[in-house]
Amino acid sequence: MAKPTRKRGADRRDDALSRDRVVEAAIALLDTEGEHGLTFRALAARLATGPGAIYWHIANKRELLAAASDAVVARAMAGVAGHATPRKAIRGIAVGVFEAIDAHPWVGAQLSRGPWQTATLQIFERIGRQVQALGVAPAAQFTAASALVNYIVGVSDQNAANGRWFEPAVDRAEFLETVSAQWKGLDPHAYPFTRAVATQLRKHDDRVEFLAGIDLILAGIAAAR
Amino acid sequence: MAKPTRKRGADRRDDALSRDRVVEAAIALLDTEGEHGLTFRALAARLATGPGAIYWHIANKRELLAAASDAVVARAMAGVAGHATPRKAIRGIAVGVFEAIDAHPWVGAQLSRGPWQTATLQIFERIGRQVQALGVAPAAQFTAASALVNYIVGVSDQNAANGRWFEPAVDRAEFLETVSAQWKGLDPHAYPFTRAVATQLRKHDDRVEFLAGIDLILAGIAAAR
DNA sequence: ACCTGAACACCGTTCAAGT
DNA sequence: ACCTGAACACCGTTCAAGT
Repeated sequence: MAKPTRKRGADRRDDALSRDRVVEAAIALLDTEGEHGLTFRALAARLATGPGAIYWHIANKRELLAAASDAVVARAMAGVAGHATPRKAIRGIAVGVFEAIDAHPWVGAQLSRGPWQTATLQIFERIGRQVQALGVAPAAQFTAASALVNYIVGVSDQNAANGRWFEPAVDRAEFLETVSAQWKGLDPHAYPFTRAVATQLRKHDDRVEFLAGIDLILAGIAAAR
Repeated sequence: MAKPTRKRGADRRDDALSRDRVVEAAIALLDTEGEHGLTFRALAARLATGPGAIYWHIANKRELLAAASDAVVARAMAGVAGHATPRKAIRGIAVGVFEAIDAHPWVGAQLSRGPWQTATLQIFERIGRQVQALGVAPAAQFTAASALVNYIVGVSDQNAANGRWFEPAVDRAEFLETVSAQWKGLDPHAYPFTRAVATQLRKHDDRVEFLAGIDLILAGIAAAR
């Protein structure tokens, strides 16, 4: 019997380090301890090794954060169901990103900052295909996809970041009340508009509001055709 | 003759510290050294004092970054000229933000991350007033202003962040060529859309592209009326 | 090839002591 | 009231030494 062909590292101990294991451990740490909880020392402790070992698998912290975000987004995109129309597909992708960032707030911070990494490009690609399916002229496709992606990522991050301000115990209604009160406390002379919308904000459903913005941009895309 | 009424600190030495001087020094440091160049030690050296002195005027680094961004945005907003129509005014505000972030790339990072601070609220307020002037129904004003602000800040930050990747000497055309080549190097099976738009990207004027996105959202707002 | 962990060169922030 | 600067409790990253 011939020896089985072995791939690189195929005979490694199960507890050996690998880029994937490092990234998964980073995600777990980020999820439980928050963004400032990810340190090479804490990560090394979790992996039962020294901080230096991690650098054999990942170049630096920036790459680690990018890889962690990329993995979370890939999972979220894989979980998005197929849809009958491009319009519904775009809404589905948008909700998928929104929920992924809500569940992993640190991803929002990672995606909202330029330059676009692979994580954001995944979203851009998925949205872009639906923009094509919508029949948008090639010269206008970049603009349309860019508007959608910036809106999706921006609002999702803002939603997740606001959530981070409060303990999980505080419910949504109380939170909106607080932001609303905060905005209404702004200088009336300098912030008349913001104060005015603060009133509506109180009885506003994030998800409904989020999708209304998607529809607004879709209407703009349709109008251009 | 009665003593003149004095405001708090009115008789201070000219070289005394103040919140404003700290913030201005931080802006200068951020502009010349970049985001990682702002440290309390470097800032203290620039102000000819010790790092501890700064904490008398500002609570912590986050507040310092927020105050610095707020000052830059305030200046940018003050520089935006009046316009005959709400549509032109919105484009003017958008270009003002774009240029401010291009000149101070660290502001883009600051604004693109939620939760919204006063700097972003300034932009939201200015945009919102024009959305009102456009005749948008009150219930739809938040959505419209939010879509515009997220797009403006997102694209401006991305533009500035891309610029930071290269030395100033590398010109725009060469840069776009590089990004275009990078995107075209992506896996054809996984990134057909991104690769397709990479071609257009090469001969694309950032500012024109940016304003096309604003117009797209404005068209969506108009369609909803 | 991959792992170890001490060491280097930093950070933000605090605080007793000064003026 | 405001400033000083040493000290504390960390960081990311490197690298000689191991297996």
